Amino acid sequence: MCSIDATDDRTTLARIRDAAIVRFGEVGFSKATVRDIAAAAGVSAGLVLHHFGSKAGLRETCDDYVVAEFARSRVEAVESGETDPFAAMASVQAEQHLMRYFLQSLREGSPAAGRLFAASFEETLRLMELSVEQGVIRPSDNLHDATAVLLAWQFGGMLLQEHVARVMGVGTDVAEMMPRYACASLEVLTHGVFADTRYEDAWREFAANGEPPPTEEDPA
Amino acid sequence: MCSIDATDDRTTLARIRDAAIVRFGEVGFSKATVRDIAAAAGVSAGLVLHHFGSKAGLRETCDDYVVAEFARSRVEAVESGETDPFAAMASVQAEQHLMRYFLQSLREGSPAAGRLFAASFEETLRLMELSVEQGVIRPSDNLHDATAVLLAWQFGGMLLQEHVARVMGVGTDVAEMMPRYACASLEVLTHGVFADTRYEDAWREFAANGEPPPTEEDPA
DNA sequence: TAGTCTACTGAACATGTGTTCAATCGATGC
DNA sequence: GCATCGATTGAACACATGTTCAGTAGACTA
Repeated sequence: MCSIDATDDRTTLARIRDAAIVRFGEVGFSKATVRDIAAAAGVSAGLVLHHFGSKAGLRETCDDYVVAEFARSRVEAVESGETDPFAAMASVQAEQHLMRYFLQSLREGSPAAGRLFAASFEETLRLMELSVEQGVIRPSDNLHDATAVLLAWQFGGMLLQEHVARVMGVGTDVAEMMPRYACASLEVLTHGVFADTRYEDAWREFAANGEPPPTEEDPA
Repeated sequence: MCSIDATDDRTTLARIRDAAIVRFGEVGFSKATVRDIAAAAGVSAGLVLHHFGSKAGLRETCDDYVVAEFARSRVEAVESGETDPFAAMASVQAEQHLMRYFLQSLREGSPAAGRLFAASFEETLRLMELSVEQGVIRPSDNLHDATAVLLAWQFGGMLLQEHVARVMGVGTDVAEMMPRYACASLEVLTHGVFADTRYEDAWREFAANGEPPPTEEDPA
């Protein structure tokens, strides 16, 4: 029931916080109980409240910590160059519980989710601008909004991982899922899905004239 | 507190079910209370349980109903031709609470979400195949997976609507949000985001050789 | 050594919520 | 008119869970 041992040199506070991050990430804030978290940290429920004031206070601490950890790991990645995809994958693996926490926050709509999404957006936007300069990404006069949409698709895809796996007929683990998902999204992101620009043109005309396009604009 | 009036000719059972669908869609299954739903339907909590056995039973009924309603409205749309975008928009508006219910199910991971996602996938896949035949969608040897990914992006984008709106600097209502979102996604879905096929090529090589691509495969 | 302070516990408390149940009401059939 | 049966209610129950609190132990200080 309790996941600590004698070699755990984290402070009690840190143990509680880490256990909470794991638990919140697994079942979400509302379904995680203070008693569960306390047991996982090897302490009593009273102590959790003693240190963090309330369950909400505990969440705030976790939020701040996760936001800071994400920021830290990105700074590290940038500083170290991080061109090795295996190293990148390993670090993602190490941050798995942080990502789970983030995805749960996104589901439940906590304030931290907004902060993390916004931070992620700023970072991605810079990366996109850089990639445009390097000729990797198509130039666009609408890069800002495109980045927002792509980011939402990326995280949205993660949120719906289970459903995508099911209709694809594979398991939900990354090893099985990733190749199929990556392949399909690469194709879409490289060539688009529309055979020509008719929908885009119709949209442009609509935006200019205030006349609605003659057909639905997104059959996907 | 109670949203019924003398002109409401729905049966009590239907009123409870409809109130539950609205409430589940607003706050999710776990946060919606039987007492709330009962009050909204203008009955006592006891009656809800009398008719549906349990809160879980109520959800099952709602699930079945929503699945059937979505199916019905689509059959109707197909049968009636439904080429008028205004009519389509109006019907979507009328189904707003059903869509909210679906999105909440997606968030909370209810069985109905899986059913609806799968049904939606089958339908979209047929539509995609048709669109390829008509020359609207690019042909692909991977249409099945691409459809799954696009569907996840579409629903995922809806789930994260609030966050997208915030980083775009607009309100979350469709009127403000839709033009920006549609414009950006149309551009991506028409032209892709990558300037060339280097990532796709790298991926192909990886898939063939088992050698990982030299850089990260998705800067978005 | 005495005092104080902090970490920590376990029990108790308060509340929200799903569920049960006896009682009532109203319609329907005999 | 009477009986029966389903719809309906309101109160009570059971349980989970956040929170409080008195009390204990150990460490640190004067």
